[in-house]
Amino acid sequence: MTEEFSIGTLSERSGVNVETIRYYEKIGVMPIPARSAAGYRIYDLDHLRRLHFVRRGRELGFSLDELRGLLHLVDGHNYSCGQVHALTVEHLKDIRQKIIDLRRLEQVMSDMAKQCKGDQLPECPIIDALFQMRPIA
Amino acid sequence: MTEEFSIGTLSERSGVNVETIRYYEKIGVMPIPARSAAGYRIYDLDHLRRLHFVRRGRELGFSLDELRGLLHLVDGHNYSCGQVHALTVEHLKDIRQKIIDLRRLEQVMSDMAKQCKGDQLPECPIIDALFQMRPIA
DNA sequence: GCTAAGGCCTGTAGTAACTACAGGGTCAAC
DNA sequence: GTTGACCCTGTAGTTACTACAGGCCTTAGC
Repeated sequence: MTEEFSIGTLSERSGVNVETIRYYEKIGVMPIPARSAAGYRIYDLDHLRRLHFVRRGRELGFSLDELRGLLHLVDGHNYSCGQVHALTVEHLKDIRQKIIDLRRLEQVMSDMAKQCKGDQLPECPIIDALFQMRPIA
Repeated sequence: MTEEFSIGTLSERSGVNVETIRYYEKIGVMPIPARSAAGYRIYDLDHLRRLHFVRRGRELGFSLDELRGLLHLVDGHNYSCGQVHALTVEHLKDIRQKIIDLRRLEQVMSDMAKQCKGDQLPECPIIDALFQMRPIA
């Protein structure tokens, strides 16, 4: 027999907010579920699996649009590993760039903090640095 | 004599979009400027400096709310270096955490990509990995 | 003096990915 | 039978912008 549960239970088990689940349904990331006599949404383990997919994908920084595309491929069983691989590699490139950017940012910020004595005086090298008229990149 | 210029020129010199400058004015990050007879906004070098401050702060990942706070302190000349230092250190902590998160993410993604042969078959370890029911963190 | 191109104006709506109500129905326990 | 927790829909708010629509102003060329 198939296990069935409410949106609240799905929320608990998936770690995804109730309102977020309804939002995912609205934008077509989650399928339209069955309803009870009273109009309550009814979910099963397939929904839970799919929601885990979305959650994990979001944690990995995929946009909902990308995930919808991925799920569409999965739904139609007509994806190739090559397509998915390409998308992943592309995404990996973005992540690496982001890390590089953040590292530079960290450098600038910690340099700023180091120059600052952090006292009660109204002169602050951090403020001065921010007023410098040159971009970081 | 003070140099005066239009919003378009300010935009060019600061690298900040015209619409963004108007937006900054609306939310109180940029001051309400003088107007010409025709109703055009008139800016000077102080505005340019301030806009650079905002731009640089944004590049460093400060929120507009934080920058507004910082500018408010500067405007009143009643900030202490200690306050600014604390804010910076706090922000630095966030950045470092973000770097850690992204590194872990990169690891997971590149592991996934490595396991994937990237061929035309409809079996893909990446998809399988995404369907795993365990969180990353 | 006239016209066309470009810049400027206000105000509204759209973006991503949610979150937070308001106002109401439902269900399970005591 | 009533309290409280849950569910429903629909709308509005969030951040930091961007993109119009519809209209006025300025400037250069003829």
